[in-house]
Amino acid sequence: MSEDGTTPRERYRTQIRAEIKERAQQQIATAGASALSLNAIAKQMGMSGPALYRYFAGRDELITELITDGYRSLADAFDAAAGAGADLAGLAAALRRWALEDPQRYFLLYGTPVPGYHAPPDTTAIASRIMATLLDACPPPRAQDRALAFWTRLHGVLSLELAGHFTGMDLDPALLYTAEAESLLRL
Amino acid sequence: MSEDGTTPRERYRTQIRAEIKERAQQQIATAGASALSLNAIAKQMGMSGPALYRYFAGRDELITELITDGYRSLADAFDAAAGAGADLAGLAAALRRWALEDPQRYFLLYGTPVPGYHAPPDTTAIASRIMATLLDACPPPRAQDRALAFWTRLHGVLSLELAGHFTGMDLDPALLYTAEAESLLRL
DNA sequence: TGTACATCAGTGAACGCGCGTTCACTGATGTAC
DNA sequence: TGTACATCAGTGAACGCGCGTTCACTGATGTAC
Repeated sequence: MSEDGTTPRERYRTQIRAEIKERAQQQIATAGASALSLNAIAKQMGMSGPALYRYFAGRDELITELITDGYRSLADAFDAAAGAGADLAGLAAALRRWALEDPQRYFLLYGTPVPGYHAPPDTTAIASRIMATLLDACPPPRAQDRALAFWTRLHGVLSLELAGHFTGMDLDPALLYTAEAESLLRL
Repeated sequence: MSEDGTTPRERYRTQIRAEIKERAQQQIATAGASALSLNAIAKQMGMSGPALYRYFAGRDELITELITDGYRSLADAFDAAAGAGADLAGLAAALRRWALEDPQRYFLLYGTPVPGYHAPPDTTAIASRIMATLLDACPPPRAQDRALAFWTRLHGVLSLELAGHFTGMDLDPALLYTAEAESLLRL
């Protein structure tokens, strides 16, 4: 038992759990959420498939954790930007940076819902934390409308860009994105 | 050989092809594109799996046809609306109707890209046909910008709505949608 | 400090499943003389 | 009109694959006296 009250076994355990999630995350980043395979992760880590069941009850629990981790990561990015004094445009930039960092993670949260899977209620709590940060950055008049439009307009540009729907249209997604971010101020 | 130059065999063939696509479409509507299974379709139609290979070279070709059919369907809906004298708001309404008619079809075209699958070049031709209809309906000044914003803003609202991200937010997606459609005129 | 025991990470075999796809083959439908 | 042949839809068995998950078990690590 070390000073922070954790045993070596506990530390090992959380470390392995973290590595599993990392690999899962990487797998999603490469081939999308539906390609996530427990056996493949196990093989990458040099252990057998069933071993993962020491750490996660099953595939669904793993996905659930990745989703909540994703929301938390976005909320952190938002709070960091807001803490550094970012305005709406700053938050928009932070969102885009976060999304481009790992497009598949973005799709995991905001893309086509995984068939047969439904997000746990935890996520809504974090989602409203994000909303709160957003509302704080909105000028008071029509703050709600602005926050909502922030979400839908930027998601509109981002998701189309990440899905590759702008390729071959000779168009700068970054410019379009900032234009939409500015449109929020004129709302 | 009948009057239109088709043999009974040809007619039977196109009919079965159509039924396969119909079932596939229905399967996608129910469980998403990644759930599309040739064997399952064959079973539904009361025939064995390999029989489908008489009609499609494989799973990918079937998906490709569903995608191009989807684009064509949307383009038709747009043209019909425009032909009936619809303005931008009318086209927006047509888009929403078309999307709500079959959300998974919408996601098939504009959602998270199917992993490992890349759309054929045919689709870009139909996509630009859609764009042309849209441009025609846009007031001349800044028509390009409006058409683009039409696409991104409405997609933003629609995709979030269809993915269920508005549930529990006590918010009327239809109102938000029309508000965004009207925002295009002020652009 | 040493010994007995409990905890628990990881293994290997197995289950049952469904997938896409190939192949040789049957049998019905159409075609040509 | 009848016969020989070609076309082609559909079958059933098989291949190889990977999946999530369970189960009984081994062996190492930690705990208590």
